[in-house]
Amino acid sequence: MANKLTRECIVEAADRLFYEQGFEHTSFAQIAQAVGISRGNFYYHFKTKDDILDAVIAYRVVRTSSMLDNWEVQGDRPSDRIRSFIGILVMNQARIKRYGCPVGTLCTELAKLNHPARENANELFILFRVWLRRQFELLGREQDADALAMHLLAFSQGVATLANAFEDEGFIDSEVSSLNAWLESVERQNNTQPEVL
Amino acid sequence: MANKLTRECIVEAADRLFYEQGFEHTSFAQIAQAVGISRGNFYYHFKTKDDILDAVIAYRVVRTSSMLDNWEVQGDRPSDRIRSFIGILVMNQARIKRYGCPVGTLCTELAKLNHPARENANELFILFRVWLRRQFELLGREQDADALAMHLLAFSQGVATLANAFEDEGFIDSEVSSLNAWLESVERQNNTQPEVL
DNA sequence: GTCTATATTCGGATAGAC
DNA sequence: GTCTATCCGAATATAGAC
Repeated sequence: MANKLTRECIVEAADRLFYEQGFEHTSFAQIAQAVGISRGNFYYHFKTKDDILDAVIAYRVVRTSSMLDNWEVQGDRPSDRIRSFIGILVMNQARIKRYGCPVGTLCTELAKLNHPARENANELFILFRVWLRRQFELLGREQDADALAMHLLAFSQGVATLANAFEDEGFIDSEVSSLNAWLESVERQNNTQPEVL
Repeated sequence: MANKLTRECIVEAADRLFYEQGFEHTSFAQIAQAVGISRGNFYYHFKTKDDILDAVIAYRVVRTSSMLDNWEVQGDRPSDRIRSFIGILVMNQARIKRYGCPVGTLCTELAKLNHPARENANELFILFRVWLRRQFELLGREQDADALAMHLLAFSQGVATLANAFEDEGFIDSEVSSLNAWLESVERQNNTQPEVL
């Protein structure tokens, strides 16, 4: 029905604008204009701005989950799947350069605002954390799988933050090479002594 | 003179509030209340909100520069100085957990806002980058000093972002250990093959 | 230099016609 | 389900007295 379509359009437009401009900096007028509806119509679909944020986060959770599921199906070995994760830095490098990481920047903003939806947004981080942890477990690193997952997540975040600040795509490429080398060393050193960093 | 003192109080209060709440989310009323002056008085010292932002950034540049100078004087070996940098993650872990990295979160916000002061804020990152690069050069890594500096900077950023999102101080401790081990491996592998990650 | 109004703009939210 | 018109509060900024 048309109802569902409009609602979906609002969520998609808000998703994009929240990413590009930040949540607080994005106004209803901008979202309405992007969708091509009036501001008044807005409140038929969402009561408050926070409701739209909740919908956007839920939307991202669904999309992220399905992306992770796809990686799970497509990658035979856990190391291939982890490489899929690392690959999004390269695939999205132009957008990361301009707007940073969608997950990291949203969580950072909501933390500053002390916003009630903060915990919901963190769920996005947790999706990656749990997924990566399982891959490292399958790789034979049961003891430190969570630490490795957080390590990889942290480094990806930092690369996105600096690529955004310095507007440097080449930096992403070189750090991804470094990350892939690190992953190989984790595989190699499996069941021997833990690698450095 | 009292003039200078009031202005300085405004800058210090704004510095703190911008860090804790973000630039856009912080209002004049809050700053005025923190300083203990009226909103009207405000405009005697600063014409616009952007002027305060400029002043805050300039203030941070001065403080950061002097901090880096101190590390330079206090640390005999370049590795000791780099350890001073890594140490701020531990020293400020409570604040990082609550508010993230002051430099990273400001640059991220101004990038989203596409704010003219963005380049000024990036200067803070550049201060660290250039300083770290010199330390790695002194460590004998002339070839990849800048890459190592960016690598360390990126990882620190990521640790701060995740510590903030997950509100986990213990994570900072464990990643700092990892960072120090990495630094030792950089020293060890000096003039041999480059280390992994 | 600091204050108390006050002007102005903007964004979130509501009411009610169609 | 979508629109126009409007209210309301908040925040930047100004004017002018003290």
